[in-house]
Amino acid sequence: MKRVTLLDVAKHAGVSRATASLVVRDSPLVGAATRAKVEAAMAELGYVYNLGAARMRAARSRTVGVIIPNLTNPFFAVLLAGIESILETAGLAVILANSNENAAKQDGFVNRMREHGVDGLIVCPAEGTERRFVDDAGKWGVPLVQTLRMVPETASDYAGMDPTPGMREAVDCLVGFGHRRIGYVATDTHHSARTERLESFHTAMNAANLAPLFVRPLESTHMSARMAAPELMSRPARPTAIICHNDVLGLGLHRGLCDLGVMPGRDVSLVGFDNVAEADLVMPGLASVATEPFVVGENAARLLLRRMDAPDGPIASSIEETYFVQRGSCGPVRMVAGTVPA
Amino acid sequence: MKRVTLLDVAKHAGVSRATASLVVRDSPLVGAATRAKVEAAMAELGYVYNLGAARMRAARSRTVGVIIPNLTNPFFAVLLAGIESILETAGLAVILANSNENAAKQDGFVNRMREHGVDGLIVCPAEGTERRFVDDAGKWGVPLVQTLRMVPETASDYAGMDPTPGMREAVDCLVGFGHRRIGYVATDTHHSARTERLESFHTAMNAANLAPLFVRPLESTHMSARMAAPELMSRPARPTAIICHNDVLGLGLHRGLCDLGVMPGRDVSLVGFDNVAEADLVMPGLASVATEPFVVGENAARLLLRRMDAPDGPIASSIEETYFVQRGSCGPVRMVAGTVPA
DNA sequence: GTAATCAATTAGATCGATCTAAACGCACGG
DNA sequence: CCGTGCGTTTAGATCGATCTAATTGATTAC
Repeated sequence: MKRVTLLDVAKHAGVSRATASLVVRDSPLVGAATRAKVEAAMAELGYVYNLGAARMRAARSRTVGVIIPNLTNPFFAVLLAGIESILETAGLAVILANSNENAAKQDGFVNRMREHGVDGLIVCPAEGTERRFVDDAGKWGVPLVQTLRMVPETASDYAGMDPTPGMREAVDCLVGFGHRRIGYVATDTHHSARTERLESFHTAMNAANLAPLFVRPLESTHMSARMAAPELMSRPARPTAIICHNDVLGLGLHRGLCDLGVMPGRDVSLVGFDNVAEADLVMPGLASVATEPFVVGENAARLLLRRMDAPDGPIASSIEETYFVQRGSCGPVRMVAGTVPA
Repeated sequence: MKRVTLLDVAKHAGVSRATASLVVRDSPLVGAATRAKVEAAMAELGYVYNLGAARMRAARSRTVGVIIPNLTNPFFAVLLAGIESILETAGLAVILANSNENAAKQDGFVNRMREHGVDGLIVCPAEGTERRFVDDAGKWGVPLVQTLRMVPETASDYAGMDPTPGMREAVDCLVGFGHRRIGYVATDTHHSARTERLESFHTAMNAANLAPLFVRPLESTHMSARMAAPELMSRPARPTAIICHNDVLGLGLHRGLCDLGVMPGRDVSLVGFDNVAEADLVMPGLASVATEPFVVGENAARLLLRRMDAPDGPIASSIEETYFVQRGSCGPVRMVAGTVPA
């Protein structure tokens, strides 16, 4: 009951080990007749290719490491699905790790992946990832693609998105509805995606000759946003519209406002970010800036494939556009002075 | 600029290759002084363990294959997160594959994983997976754990959930509210989870001396459920309550009812399944049977670890309890005869 | 003082593939 | 008839770890 090896196959087919090896790699060197013989033998013996042994001589493992900061966030799950779909068709296996926004853990994963001899790495860097992280990958010669977030002052391939157009459309829509007092809810984790979206907010507001009413960081959970609703609505300068860094916050706040009897779209306008499926399910629908994480994942995988092909090619990046999806949560401003019902 | 090998480390530390090998595996055989010397050498040279080479002699790869039917469904994403969290702490890498409910693709993945020499396999079988799939794994000697779904007439370790108690509580709650005409919305994919939940529904209804009003299969998307609302509410025998196979359907239907002006909890009672985070965000909240996919994932991983430890141990399974979470979408029956507004 | 016990270390074979470089069979031209 | 070239095939070394079985040196037993 031993494992079937290439040598067994070769013997059974009456050829040498080397020839059998050429067959499994479908080299053009082998003759059609021999190829058929060997393939028959493989089928008959139930041969299974041993990638571990192969990887030892050849320097490829047909394996790619993927590190995600938070799997339970559907946004990242979809990103992962996009990555997986492309790598799968390229015949590469995905080794997955969940950093949980922990940079130290992330370092550990990279080491583990180096031990596994991955051919490349796709990383959405955890909060607080240092420059060294990216530099090291370069030093080690592991192709690296960053996605959705980019460690500051680093140079690597990058697949991300540009929040600017979507944010611009969102602000324009609000301004068109007469809103002037517009607040922003950010995450409390600091990474390039946070900065990017916040900056695009400032830019869009500037363009409309408005100053942000406030920027409020919150833990990125439904609950924290829901709980923050009373505080946001009882500020001395009450916002007439709020834009949120993502739909987790947007949906949480949506519910928090409803709890207060403040109706999104009528009493206050609300915009989320990412356009998750659930944004269309709440009543009224949550307007949101669409970001297509699946496509971004696909782009990241494609960038990696290109890099693996040409390790010394020029650094590339792919930036997906965003666009605003208007729904019931945005409406004309209504001048209702006063406070929130207790 | 060559790779640093164990031999390099050994030379640098003034010991033999074998001793260095013992150090990396922290064998109790090496003396403290030598261990320190070798570890210093490893750090100095930047040594990276080569798992591929190790796996060739030893018969372990520190790698586990995980096959999920649909990554974009947050329910499975959370399951995956649970699996990953346990395997990660056990020092095992996860090789991920997304079968997309395609049994043929799933076969391909298993082959690829065998080539990678995985130490074990956790699979949530795609719709239409055959008995052979499980039998083969046994024949090949690959430890296999099925999770959430179980291929009929197969024997393997299994981590799942028991819908019965949650379903019983849900039906009891509805009956307590006076409901008699209770319908069920199922998925249109056929697998054990579908059957299990549907059967638990029948059982609970039986226990309450009721017959199901209908069982309606729907594609498991928000949109299909949303679109089906008019049809469900315009049946000759109009349901006063509906239970859904999962929250994707539950939330979609919730919105579909709202679209019709039919208020969940007042005009018709609605129960979902899985208790996803969003169930608490819609208004009124979607009552749901909680199923804790993260825990099920953890259980699956633990079962696999146990199996890898004792390949010939008795077959085990772990069944997580479910429980009903009541929210605004369930309320007392109101005898409003008549049809639905167009 | 020699044998037995024990912990620590090591040489050399080995896992299953790929690589290099050589060899083979055969056709063709000189 | 021999050398050349081409398309196939192959022997043997090699990748980097682990395994087995043997060796070393120190300690203890008698």
